[in-house]
Amino acid sequence: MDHLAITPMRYPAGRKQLTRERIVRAASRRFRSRGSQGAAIGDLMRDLHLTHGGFYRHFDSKEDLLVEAFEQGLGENHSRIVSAIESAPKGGEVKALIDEYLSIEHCDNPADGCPVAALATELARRPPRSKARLAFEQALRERTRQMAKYMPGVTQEEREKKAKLLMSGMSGTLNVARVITDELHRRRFLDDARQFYLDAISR
Amino acid sequence: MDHLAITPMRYPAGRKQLTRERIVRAASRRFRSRGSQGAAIGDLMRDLHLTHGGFYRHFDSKEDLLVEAFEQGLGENHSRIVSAIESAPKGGEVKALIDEYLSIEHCDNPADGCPVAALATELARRPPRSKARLAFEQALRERTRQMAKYMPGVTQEEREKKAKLLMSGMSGTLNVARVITDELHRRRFLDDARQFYLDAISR
DNA sequence: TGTACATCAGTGAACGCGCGTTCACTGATGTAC
DNA sequence: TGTACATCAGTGAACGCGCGTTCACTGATGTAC
Repeated sequence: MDHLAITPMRYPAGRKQLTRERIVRAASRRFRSRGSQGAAIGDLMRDLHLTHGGFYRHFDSKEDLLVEAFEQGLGENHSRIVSAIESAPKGGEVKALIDEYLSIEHCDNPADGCPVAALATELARRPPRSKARLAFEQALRERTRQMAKYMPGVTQEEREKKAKLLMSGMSGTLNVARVITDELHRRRFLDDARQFYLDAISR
Repeated sequence: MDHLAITPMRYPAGRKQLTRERIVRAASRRFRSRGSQGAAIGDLMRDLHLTHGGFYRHFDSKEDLLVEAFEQGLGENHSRIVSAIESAPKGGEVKALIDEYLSIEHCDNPADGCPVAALATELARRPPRSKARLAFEQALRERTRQMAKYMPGVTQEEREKKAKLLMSGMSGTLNVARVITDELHRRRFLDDARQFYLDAISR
């Protein structure tokens, strides 16, 4: 038996994979802007001009989708932060990170913003050994490690500690900023916050 | 017509009021530990040995309950913080506030913890002019004003700014701490966070 | 090159369940006389 | 003090809707020959 043929390609190679990725990207946006309860499978698939039944050719459950969407969003968010950092002048990396994270654009567009800010509260409520919870803890560790390299500090441990504190603190500030209806107030609050975290981290 | 008699007291005075308060308190705990979607009217009333139908003698909708429960929780939380501050040695007020907010007890008991940490993300998603959203913004302003008096700073504006930044940042840190399953890691993270915010605010 | 067959991504009706809300009813209590 | 009546907090069946999931089916495509 030729085990290369156990998965025949009746349809164009990668077509299924593409659909799957479209679902994940759309879901990621919906989960971030509306919460893990706020994204209905039917609406999601309709956005992609598909019907709800087909969803289960790609995922076993909505929970599985949430996990992948969370990770996809985190990756996307990470890329944006890294590219902001990398176009910063030498020595201004931390400032660039903070300015990006606490920008009015990030604040006003949760759909393509940080999934930690958008979903941490809900994910923390899931049972400790659930897929979503495990994936979240794993993702946090990764993000901490990735961000650590831009942090000041002598030891890796110290830099990771700062990364975790900075990211978690900013996520709370971002969430509170998002409830401020008045745009001017929101901007002012974010301005203050950027200064606050920059001072706190580089002290 | 005697307008003092338009509300006859067939039942013992205040009995209805007591039931209402019991509902609000129970709801407040449930909303904080399970989110605004996670508290079903039926479950809530059953906990109080009542049936779901009676709920509507007290509230027009679940949204109204959420608003009151949020405010009740904020008041309760505020009292706890104030009493922690007031039993602190002179000059140690900010430290007492931070130690209380970022305590392992607060972290591990969201049900009677800070409603901002528990509900900010969800409330930020509500429409700008909805009852819940307006109540939340109002509550935040109040909390900021109340906390400002313990903050360092020359002007009231500066103290309020610090209060807002401190509370919002700590709420994010608390949420992230709540996803850390391992208790030792969680404690260490909170230890670091208390130091971080104390330094940041009293600098 | 052409034809029969197999696969499987996608379809859409249907199911089941949770849950917010409504509503006719009950029964404990207060008031009028 | 006793009796008829009115009120209304609380009851529990029922309704309607949203939504996750299942399932028999379709039809486009690739493979075998």
